[in-house]
Amino acid sequence: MKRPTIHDVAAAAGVSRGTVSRLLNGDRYVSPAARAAIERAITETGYVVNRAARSLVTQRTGSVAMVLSEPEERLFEDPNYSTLIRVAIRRLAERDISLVMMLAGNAGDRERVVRYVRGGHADGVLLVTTHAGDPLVDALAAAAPCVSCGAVIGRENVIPYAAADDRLGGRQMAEYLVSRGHRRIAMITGPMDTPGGIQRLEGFADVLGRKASKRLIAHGDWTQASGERAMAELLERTPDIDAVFVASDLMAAGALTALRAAGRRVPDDVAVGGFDDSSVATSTLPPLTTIRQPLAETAHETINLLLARLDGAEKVEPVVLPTELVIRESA
Amino acid sequence: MKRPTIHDVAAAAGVSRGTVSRLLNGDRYVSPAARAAIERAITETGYVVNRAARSLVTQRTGSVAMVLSEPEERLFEDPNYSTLIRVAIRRLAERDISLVMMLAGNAGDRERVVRYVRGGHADGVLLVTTHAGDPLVDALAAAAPCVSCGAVIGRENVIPYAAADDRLGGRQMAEYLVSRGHRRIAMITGPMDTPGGIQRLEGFADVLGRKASKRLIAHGDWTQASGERAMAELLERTPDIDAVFVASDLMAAGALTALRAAGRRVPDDVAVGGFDDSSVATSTLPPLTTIRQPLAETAHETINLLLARLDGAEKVEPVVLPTELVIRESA
DNA sequence: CGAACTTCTGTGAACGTGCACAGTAGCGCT
DNA sequence: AGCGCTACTGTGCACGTTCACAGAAGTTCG
Repeated sequence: MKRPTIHDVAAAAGVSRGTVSRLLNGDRYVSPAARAAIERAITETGYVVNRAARSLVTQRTGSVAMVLSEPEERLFEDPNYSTLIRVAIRRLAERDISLVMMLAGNAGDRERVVRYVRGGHADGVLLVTTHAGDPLVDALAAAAPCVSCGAVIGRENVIPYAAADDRLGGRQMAEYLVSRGHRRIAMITGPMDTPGGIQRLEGFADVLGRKASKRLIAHGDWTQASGERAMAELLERTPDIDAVFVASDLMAAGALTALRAAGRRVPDDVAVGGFDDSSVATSTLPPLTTIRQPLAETAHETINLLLARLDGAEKVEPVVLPTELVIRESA
Repeated sequence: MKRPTIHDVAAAAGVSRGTVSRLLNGDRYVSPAARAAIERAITETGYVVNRAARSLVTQRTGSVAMVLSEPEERLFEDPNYSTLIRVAIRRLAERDISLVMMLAGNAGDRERVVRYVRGGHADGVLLVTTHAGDPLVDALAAAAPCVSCGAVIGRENVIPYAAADDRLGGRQMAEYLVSRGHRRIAMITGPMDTPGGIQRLEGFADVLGRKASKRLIAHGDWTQASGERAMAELLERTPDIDAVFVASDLMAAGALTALRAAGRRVPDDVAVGGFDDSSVATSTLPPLTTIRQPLAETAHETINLLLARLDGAEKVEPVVLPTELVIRESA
């Protein structure tokens, strides 16, 4: 049983291809009579437009690629991805655009992604966790409209993005810890080639000034294990710290493990501040005082930017959303 | 600057379309000379095949839809999804098949998904967390090769699947708890319209027999909050329980919260067993004794089934993988 | 009454590919 | 020489749609 084509619909409705096509594409200039007949014919035949044929002539595919630059083993470790994926699928589905997932963690994958986009197989690109200096970015930006969830370092003016105000968040947590009377405040940052890594530290330094010395800073890679490692390192290096600001909740969970292993009580001996207000924040013991970043809104804004670019907007402005301190028990 | 077509490549290589096409599709019968010339022409022109044109004639799209039936707000709460998504993208990418994500949590979405697949926009379907009695299943199965990660209840013979041996896992945990001398063992199950919900309880009942009374069973919906609620309910109903088997780590994390709130020590007063051995299991306090299910392997096997069906295999057998007890500190 | 305009409709061409088919050249064998 | 076989190549058609264009029918207006 063959799939019905636009011809079949036209025949059933007693009109021509062209008229059906016009109706399908929301053209005006379709008489009410024709419209009714066609609509009936469509439901009767169960017609669905053939996207391949359509995109052959329109040069558009009706799909968008989500490019995940994280190395594979680390991919999705952070629950924050889920929100973005969910929102992206939903919002795009509303416009009948499908979301194609692509890995770009290694050389082969990157090559594939670039070929895919260059080949015109996606109308737009949604970048996720793209690292500074990644050559992929320019290649993709040259081939299709790109936006990013979170800034792409060094390409802030090339790739529009929506992001939380990481620097503000860093300040908020630092100010809170200071206001609680902590004197030796350490920080575990994210990777220093990501905006979250850099800017949360900047905010921290904004408040702490010279007190944010190198000895009080350790670096993680967003993973829980790296948080644990960095915490252990800090305790060894400067045992007298009384608070630590960890740049993500997941890493903070790791830090808690290290603190526990070292026999430090949280928050009595060492206060711990996280970042994200992700689901982890409430499942740790004690629950994390953290910086809430408006994940869903960020995702929505990112998609708005993407849709705007798909609709032909040449230049769209980045969107930066405020963060908020959430006080629980860890600090 | 127009995108190069197969014509351009053929012209540049001094052969005809047909020969280029044959090379592209791995046909034999391409002379070494032609092959070399074409390959050079391809890299020179930067040619990428136009999938739309190809699928117009082949009636294949080179893409597979991942259908997520979970209601949206609950989607991805369980970190287990990530593994499946990651493996699926990777394995499919190797075959140059792209993964399209589709939501099917509400009526409108389901409609869209069915139209999409009926319209021939995906060569196959990868079902995820499909609930018993979902009419979507039959509609999709009629339209394209379907497989599922985890059995689809009531359609085990229609939709091939790969899954962990949930019943075995249930038995393993129950046996362990019994062997540790616990007498009043409760269980928090998953939703009873999911295989994990049903079969983990079956395994539990296999071991406990008549001791698995209704009063010792509570139901959750896989969410952390539901685990907490169910635990509170159990404590109220039968305060003298000394162990509880929770059908997922995430729910177990919730249960721990409820136990802590009730002043019960884990594992001294009440032992807690989880299921999944997901990332949550190590971040709770105490770390969870749990049943490891081989998530990555399950995902791989699911993709194997899908690929087999895409290659034309009519009937493929389900794959059930063994689980394993992982002893940590909660029991 | 006819021109100009609006609203609607049908038609041919094009998009880029794969496939069936026809055909060629070379070679070995009878 | 003639035949059959293998290895390879080129060509026409079809896939299902959109788009530009031409044109019909009706309406308005000078």
